[in-house]
Amino acid sequence: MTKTSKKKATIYDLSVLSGSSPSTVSAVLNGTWQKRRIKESTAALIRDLAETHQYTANRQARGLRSSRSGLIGLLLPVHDNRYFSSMAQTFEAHVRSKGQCPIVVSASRDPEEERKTAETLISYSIDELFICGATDPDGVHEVCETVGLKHINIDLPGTKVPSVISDNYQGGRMLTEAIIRHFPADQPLRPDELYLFGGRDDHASRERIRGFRAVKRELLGEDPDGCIQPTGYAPNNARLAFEAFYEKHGKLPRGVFINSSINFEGLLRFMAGHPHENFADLTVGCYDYDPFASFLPFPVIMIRQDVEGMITKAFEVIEEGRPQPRIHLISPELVQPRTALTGPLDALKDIG
Amino acid sequence: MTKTSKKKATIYDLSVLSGSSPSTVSAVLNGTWQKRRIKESTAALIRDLAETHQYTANRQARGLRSSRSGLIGLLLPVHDNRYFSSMAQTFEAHVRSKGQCPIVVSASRDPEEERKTAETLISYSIDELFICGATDPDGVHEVCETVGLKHINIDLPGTKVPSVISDNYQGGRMLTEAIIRHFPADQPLRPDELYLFGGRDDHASRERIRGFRAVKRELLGEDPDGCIQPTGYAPNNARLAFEAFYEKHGKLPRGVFINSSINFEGLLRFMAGHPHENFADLTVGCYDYDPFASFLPFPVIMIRQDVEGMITKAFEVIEEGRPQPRIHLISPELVQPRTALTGPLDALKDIG
DNA sequence: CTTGTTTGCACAATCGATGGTGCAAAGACT
DNA sequence: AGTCTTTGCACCATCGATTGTGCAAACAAG
Repeated sequence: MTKTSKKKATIYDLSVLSGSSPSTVSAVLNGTWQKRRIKESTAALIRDLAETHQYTANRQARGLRSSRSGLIGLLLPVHDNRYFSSMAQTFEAHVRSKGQCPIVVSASRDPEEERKTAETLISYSIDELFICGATDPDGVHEVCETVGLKHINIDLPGTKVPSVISDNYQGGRMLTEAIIRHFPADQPLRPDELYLFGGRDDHASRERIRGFRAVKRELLGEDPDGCIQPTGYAPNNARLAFEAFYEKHGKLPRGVFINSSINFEGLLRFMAGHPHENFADLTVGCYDYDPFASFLPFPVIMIRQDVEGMITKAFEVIEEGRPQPRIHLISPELVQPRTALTGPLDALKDIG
Repeated sequence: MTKTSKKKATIYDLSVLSGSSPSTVSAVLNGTWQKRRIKESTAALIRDLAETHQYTANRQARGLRSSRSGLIGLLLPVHDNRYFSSMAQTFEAHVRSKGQCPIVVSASRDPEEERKTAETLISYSIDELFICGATDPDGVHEVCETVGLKHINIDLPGTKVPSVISDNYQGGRMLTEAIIRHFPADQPLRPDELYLFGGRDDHASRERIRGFRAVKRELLGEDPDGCIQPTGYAPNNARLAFEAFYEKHGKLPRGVFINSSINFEGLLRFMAGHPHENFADLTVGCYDYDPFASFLPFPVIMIRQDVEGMITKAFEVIEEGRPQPRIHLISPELVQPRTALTGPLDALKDIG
């Protein structure tokens, strides 16, 4: 093994080896050499040396000097959720295709944590920040703003910079209508048989609930307040709500609108403790898509949010010079029961 | 707003404001000030200024000087998979608790991509790298080794550094046995009725298959080679395998061992095109856990790998000075049908 | 052969933090 | 008062890359 090992080559090493100055080496290797009128032969020599010595630039040094890092951040509530992890997957692909490095971090839906996490990312001089599903997007905005960091909201809107979000009102309407229409005309759903569980007081939940209530009134004529059960996002709280309902009525509602797949897990936990027959006449609509959920023993109608569309839009908007803080709505898609959609994973090569 | 805005405060700013030298400011703010015999009052003053001016250290500068970045990397095959995303979630919590910054990146199971991704992370001077589910762990090892970067394998073993992996042989045995025993004694499974689908020629698949075959021979006395269908990880390949089987036999096997939840999605795709009755007598064992899958209309026995245990072990091992390249096996857990387990998400606060 | 222009590159400052070294002032001791 | 310690901090080189500027050599024009 040559002296290559253990210590990475720097432009100074290559400078000695090539007989050129460090600045020349730098220029050659970062592509600005034409502008600096470096001879093609000199450039070729240096590129060659770089190759054989496996030179790669020290990004910390580059970042320090240029105050750019090549890092683009994505702030998520959590990783282990199908929706957000597909956000991460899609985001990563986009960032990589721009030749930059994605850095995905979660902040547990905690406003304080969100801000601190953003601060940390900023201390690494990230170039842009995508704020996804943040509980307090404007709080994060503050810390970005003071250092002039480009940022954008996804999934939950803020008021200071553009937001790309799912059309939750429309999605809520679609899903509610689909649930109602799923019941045969001779056994129609009564208003007090259609409940909504999960979500809390965030923009997405509010919009979905608004859509739910509007459609319910339009199609069923009525919408008792008690049918809305915003239990938060924790699966166990949702479970408790189902348990409570069951205690009181001896059964579940025939129609259930569940605010997210995480809440849906609350229903699963309920199911684990109750026999099959409780679910014979149940139709669920879930505002999230999960292929396994789609094949449960009762009809599950789902909403798939257009993650690819949102990320694409977000990149478009963030590239604009001075984007207005408007909200860009991306339409979600209704998924009928027993449907196995393809996802980003299908793009992977797998030569078995 | 004070002059604080737009540009981050540096130790030089604080140095001017406090009347001390930059090195003093640096020492105070990075905790080495006692060693440098800085007066408590001086330190207090500087801390105060730092506070009011919202100073945070520029990590690129610090990293450049100290050749450490505070970043710890996790290399994943993909994000949008329950197993790997819970890896990410758990990993992140551990790293944060050490006061460092997690950086999670996926490399699509592509050896070339894995190496390039590692190179990129290295160029940011990450301090440690956790290589999870890599197709070619030893390839990644090479690039880590040349720069002296601490690293460890998770989920799929390498031969050069320690590996923390699931006990796939044992898990394969458990799952196979559970499938067989799930059939009533009066309608026992025949050897040619128990198939394995999915996976490819990686260590995990091989071990699971070894466990599968061993138990099959022990309990059913025989194990025709045709019962092993390593279709790779792509859902669609698995689907095609199911379709092919169905074409040939007019039904599915009664017992199916599926190598991963991703492959399981292949079965879902098959199901979407076939009526319910094809699954009346089906029992599935899946080497992965997904709560929704656990409640499908046919019995689904699952294996949950101990992600928390693996990550914890990995951190322990990587802290050791010169760890031997041995393999640490972590036992997975058998999950009976219709079971909704809790996960990392349950730790989140959610005050609805 | 002189003057002007272009080519090709070297020099040196800079980004922000770190840490070894040196040195004045304050205190201890004789 | 003189010497020795200790205290408290400033100075400066350094990490590796970027970039504005300067300048000699090569070449062109007159």
